[in-house]
Amino acid sequence: MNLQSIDVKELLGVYECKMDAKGRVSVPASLKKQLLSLGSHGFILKRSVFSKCLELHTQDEWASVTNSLKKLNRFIKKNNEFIRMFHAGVKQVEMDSSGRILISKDLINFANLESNIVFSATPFGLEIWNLSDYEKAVNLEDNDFAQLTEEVMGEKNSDGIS
Amino acid sequence: MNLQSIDVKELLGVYECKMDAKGRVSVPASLKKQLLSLGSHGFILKRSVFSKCLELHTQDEWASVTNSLKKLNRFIKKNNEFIRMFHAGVKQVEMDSSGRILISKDLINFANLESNIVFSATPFGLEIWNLSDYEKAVNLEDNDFAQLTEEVMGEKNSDGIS
DNA sequence: ACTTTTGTGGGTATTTGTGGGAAATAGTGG
DNA sequence: CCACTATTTCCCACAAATACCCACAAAAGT
Repeated sequence: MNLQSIDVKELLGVYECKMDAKGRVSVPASLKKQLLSLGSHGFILKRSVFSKCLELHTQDEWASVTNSLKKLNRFIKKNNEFIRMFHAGVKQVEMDSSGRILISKDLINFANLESNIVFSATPFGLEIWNLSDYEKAVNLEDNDFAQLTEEVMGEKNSDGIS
Repeated sequence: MNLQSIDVKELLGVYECKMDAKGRVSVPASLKKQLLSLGSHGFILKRSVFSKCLELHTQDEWASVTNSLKKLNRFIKKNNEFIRMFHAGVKQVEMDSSGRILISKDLINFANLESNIVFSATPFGLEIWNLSDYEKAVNLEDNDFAQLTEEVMGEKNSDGIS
């Protein structure tokens, strides 16, 4: 499987990999190629808002988010709170010479990361999880996925999809 | 992670760091580089309007704020009061030779700063928080982010955007 | 089976963070 | 006005964290 030439619009795939004692995570080759084809060596790593996991964004992606946020009126309290929460734990990261990213202590702590971690690419972005937390989060016994699917994708909510 | 060459238009990143007994805070290296690339060694430190935290502004930034304030009609009482309150606790600060800024007692007191503090850079500016207050401020359990997002980014408030 | 790519670990030089002491300045009381 | 004390500023030194480098193991491709 040679992905060198594949050009992607969106990241795809779930990958297990390891974080070393220094907090370095080597991005799986397939993901790395996808990321690089998205054009950027520098990334934004941040806390996820709703889960104890991290999100990785390309700089372009982030720049476009920032652009719309800048239009908000900063003299409104709620806008301030929103912006602050949205930016919780934001860090700029780059891949090192061997294609690893360094995750800072506070983010490791936030997402409860240990040696075994998971990269999960979705249309919403790339998430980084502790392996066992990820397993729990997608475990059918703990979550009624069928019901969730109905609630999210079912008829009466079809207009709720953005 | 080498940020030496990164040129930023606005500050980005959230960093934990320490304040020593003298009230000195060493600006995290990544932020320091961003600040210097914005061209300025001297800054404006002030109380935040909406939260118990401080704001750090570059001189350019502050000049543009001052500019818009000057457009207010000074013969309206409320404008006078606003301007006075807005300037409460404004201080000029500079980085010392080892890249630290000194925070005055009254500002430490206002923002309830202790040993562990947080720099939070957003498109709205750079905030300085007591670590535990920051965590409360961005904690989902205390804040309904979904509702907040709707209020801030949702249709009906789109006219609140400047 | 051999070559190439990918993943992992660790050592070292450099940068960064932190603390504390001396010098300078400001504040206070006689 | 002067001596004395307290505070702030400046400077240096050490400790800790990080970036950079290289080397090898493991896996994948040929």
